[in-house]
Amino acid sequence: MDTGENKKNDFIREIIREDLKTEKYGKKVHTRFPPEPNGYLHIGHAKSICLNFSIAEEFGGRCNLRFDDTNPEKEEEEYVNSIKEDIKWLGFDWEDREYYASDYFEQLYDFAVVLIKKGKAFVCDLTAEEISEYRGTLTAPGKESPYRNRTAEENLRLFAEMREGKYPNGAKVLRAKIDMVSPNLNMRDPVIYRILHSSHHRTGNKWCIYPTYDWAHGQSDSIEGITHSICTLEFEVHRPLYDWFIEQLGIHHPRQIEFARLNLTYTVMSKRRLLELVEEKHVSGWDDPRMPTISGMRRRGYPSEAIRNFCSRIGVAKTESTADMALLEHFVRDILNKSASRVMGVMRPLKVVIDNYPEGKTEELSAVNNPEDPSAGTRKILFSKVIYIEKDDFMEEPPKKFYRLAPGREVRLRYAYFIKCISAAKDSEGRVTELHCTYDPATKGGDAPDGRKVKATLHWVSATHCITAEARLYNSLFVKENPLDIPEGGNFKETLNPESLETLPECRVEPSLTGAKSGTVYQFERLGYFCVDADASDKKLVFNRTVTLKDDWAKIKNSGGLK
RNA sequence: UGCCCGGUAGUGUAACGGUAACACACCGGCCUUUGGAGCCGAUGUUCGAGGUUCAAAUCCUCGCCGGGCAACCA
Repeated sequence: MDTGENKKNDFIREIIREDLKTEKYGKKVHTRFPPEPNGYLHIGHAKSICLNFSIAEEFGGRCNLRFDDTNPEKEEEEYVNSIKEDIKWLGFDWEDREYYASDYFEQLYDFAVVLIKKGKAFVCDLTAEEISEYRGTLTAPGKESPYRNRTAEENLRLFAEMREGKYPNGAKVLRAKIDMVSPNLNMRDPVIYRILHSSHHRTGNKWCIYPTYDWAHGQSDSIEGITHSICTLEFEVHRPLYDWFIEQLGIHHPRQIEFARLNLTYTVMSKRRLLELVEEKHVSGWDDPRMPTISGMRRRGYPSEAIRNFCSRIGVAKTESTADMALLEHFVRDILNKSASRVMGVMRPLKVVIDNYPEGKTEELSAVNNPEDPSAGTRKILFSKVIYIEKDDFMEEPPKKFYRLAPGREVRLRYAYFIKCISAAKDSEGRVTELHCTYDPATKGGDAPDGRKVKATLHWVSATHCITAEARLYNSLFVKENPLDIPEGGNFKETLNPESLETLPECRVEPSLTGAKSGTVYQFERLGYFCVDADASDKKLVFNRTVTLKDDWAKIKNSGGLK
């Protein structure tokens, strides 16, 4: 990769270019993506993944995957597997650089010993509550722990005993000795080791003391030779602490750069809240297609390329911001429009009998698979006397801008014929149950030789040939643009959208979909993109609506712009 | 009441002392065998007040507004 001609010009790349110019780290760029394996990755992580891997690629460097697994109580192997799968699916490759903070536990321990020997760390017997009290507040200075001046020898002995398991959880901690009156609370003698008699997903029971994130993170970056440690804004106030550790230890000093995390309209983006939705069964799991997780989006049918394009387009800055879900959907449509095969399927079937069409006759018609991609070819579709059309495509008393079928009106059936509506049969409650139409044999294929026009083209399926499928229509998970914008004492779950999932079990789709493979995305013409769900079987097809097509009629209808 | 970081169309980003721009959204039109796609066009932007300068979104000062920081979480 050419390091001199990157078109992207955000503040992070600018800093890196400057460092390259001054050869702060020689000619090297090395980044990393450091997730904690305590939940599934979401679109916010995708932003960070794209950033770190793309930057490495653009500057001819490398990007590591490192699991920040310093808290055995929250971390699980299930999560590391899902994280790896998601990154791969997104299209990035860490090659053989799969690391774990837990790989460095021994080194981190030795670093702590160095600090103790320098008189820069001490074992403290204060309880968690006491430490908190001693820390002071945002406006009041802290005060020093009574254990702060233990000798290095005593600290060394105590720390070793902590490791040996001589003390119960919470009895002692190791703290850095910095400055209890610092205006930056992170510098007020932070805890760097705690006792946790807890089994770790990788080190098992080898350890009963674990480094805190603050102690592990910067040094892990240093050990890996990371040049640019890109992280989110909330770690900005930790930077002086990381710098202090690195300087005390005299080891390689990566440059930390903070950027604003991604927020998206109509969803939440914290692992804690997403976990809550999963555990309380508001969604079917981490990969529920309504979730902003990578696995949810994958299951929903979002192409990874769309996510990458989205992450690229939103850019990176230090301003807290909320990206528009509509932008993400734009990129999803953009990719799918070019790649998805078109098929016909009816969500809410309305039976139509073509009175003047011969009983028992079946015709083969030719349909284009993808007008955006001629190489996708054509396929045969079947037409017969009884068909289904979309309920929404007929109105007995059409308003002014409704172009579709209505009594006496003629429309085109895509790739088939013009049909004209003669009558509508109704049930006892006045609901339309069946339409009777006539067709014009001269319009076969969809063109009228006499040049007459119709205002609408409808999708349809042949009643005798179609197959039944289930469709799951998704709407936003929350009704509020910002689900967290709630009155005092409220809970974000109160803004959950009761209509986020609508299941339609009786859809009729064209027979070419028989045996459609899980994960494949189709465009159901005029409706949207639909992805075959993992729940689909040979017996039953299940589709997730990935995203609707843009729909001018829906806009007119919803804005009340009728008549 | 402390410290740190931010504030550019509705949203997200660009402009690096020299004509405020791009994408999405929105609105209008063209085209159309998907009310899709595509094409064309319109509206609309520098938080405020001072200062420096021939010239400020950009530099300085003071406000205002928003966010973060007081886990043995990350």
